[in-house]
Amino acid sequence: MSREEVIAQLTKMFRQYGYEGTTLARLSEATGLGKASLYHHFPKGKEEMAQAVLESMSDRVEASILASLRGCGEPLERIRVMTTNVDKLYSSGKQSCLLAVLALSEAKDLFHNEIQNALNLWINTLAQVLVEAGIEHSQAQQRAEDAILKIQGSLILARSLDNTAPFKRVLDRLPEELLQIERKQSK
Amino acid sequence: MSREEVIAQLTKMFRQYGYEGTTLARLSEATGLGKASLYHHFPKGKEEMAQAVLESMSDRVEASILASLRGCGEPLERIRVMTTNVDKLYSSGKQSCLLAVLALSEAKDLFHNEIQNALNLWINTLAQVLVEAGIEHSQAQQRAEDAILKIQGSLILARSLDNTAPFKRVLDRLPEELLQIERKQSK
DNA sequence: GTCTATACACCGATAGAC
DNA sequence: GTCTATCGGTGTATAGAC
Repeated sequence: MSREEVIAQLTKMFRQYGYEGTTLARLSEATGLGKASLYHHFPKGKEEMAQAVLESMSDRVEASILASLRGCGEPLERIRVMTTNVDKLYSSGKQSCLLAVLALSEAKDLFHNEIQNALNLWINTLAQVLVEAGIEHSQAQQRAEDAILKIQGSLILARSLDNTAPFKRVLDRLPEELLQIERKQSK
Repeated sequence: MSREEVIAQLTKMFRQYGYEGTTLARLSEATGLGKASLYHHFPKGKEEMAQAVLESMSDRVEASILASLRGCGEPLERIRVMTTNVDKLYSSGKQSCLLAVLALSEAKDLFHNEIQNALNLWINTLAQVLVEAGIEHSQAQQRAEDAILKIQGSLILARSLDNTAPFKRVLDRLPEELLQIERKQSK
């Protein structure tokens, strides 16, 4: 099993069980490697495994979400590609967000910088697309925050209510919602 | 220290550290009671403590949020009272939602029914207000889900980014947003 | 009702053979 | 690079004195 496949299994466990709930016994079982073998690949132990998982997730987000946002097509089309890839990243709402799981865990502080950077990068990259689409800067920033916040909230609902409908609805509406023309007192 | 004060301390710990991250040693320190004393009050241990915290939280939500939604004033006013009390419940975004924390933990299944019931009750009660305000039923249900989802997502952002601005903004806009007249292709 | 002391399982982590 | 065996520490939970 390659390092990437190992990390994929570790990722599944951390997303499902959280940081504290993911024991080395579980990681060992999921990967088919003994605990000592895991330590061969990640000498600093569980924390290093979670960091590797975070880094791998950042790479996937970069490749599947940020890259498309920074593309050269129409803003609406770029955002649609993003929502498609967001749907894949979270298995249509059936898998939790690793960042949220870690942010709500006791070990939050261990990963705080990585979580903060990842979310800010996503928000800022999305806001930039909105600016290119003619939306005023601070308005673009707020809308980008709103988008990420809705995705996060809908994932919480999906997990809590066993219902992915709100997640799918949020993603479905997101492209048009983000680009709609500003209306006075529109809300 | 009364039972209510004990539960208030337990609540703080579970919200801050999650279920697995909240150890009996921590609960002992926070309450000033020895571990064995905690077992006197909660014979089934940590799980019973978390259930008691959940129940106490349900009572607070019932009294401060649901009761006002079921009140007899104008819908807009009732929703404003709700957002005011939501702001208090989450200390203006500085404290996480207990339901979300538990939902993302390994012990999710232990509390799944309680979490599901609490969220559904909140959503349905809010949707009922919107129906009374003249909004069509399924539209009201969706908007109520959207409201809860935005609150949850903004709390994730608050915790992850150390920034409560999105939370405050979400709450601020919520009353008008929930009651705005339906517009074709408004989004 | 609160305490000290302790049982016992499991945690993360390591040693050392192969 | 993987394993078995095991370490020290800590987790939840209990016994029993006061």
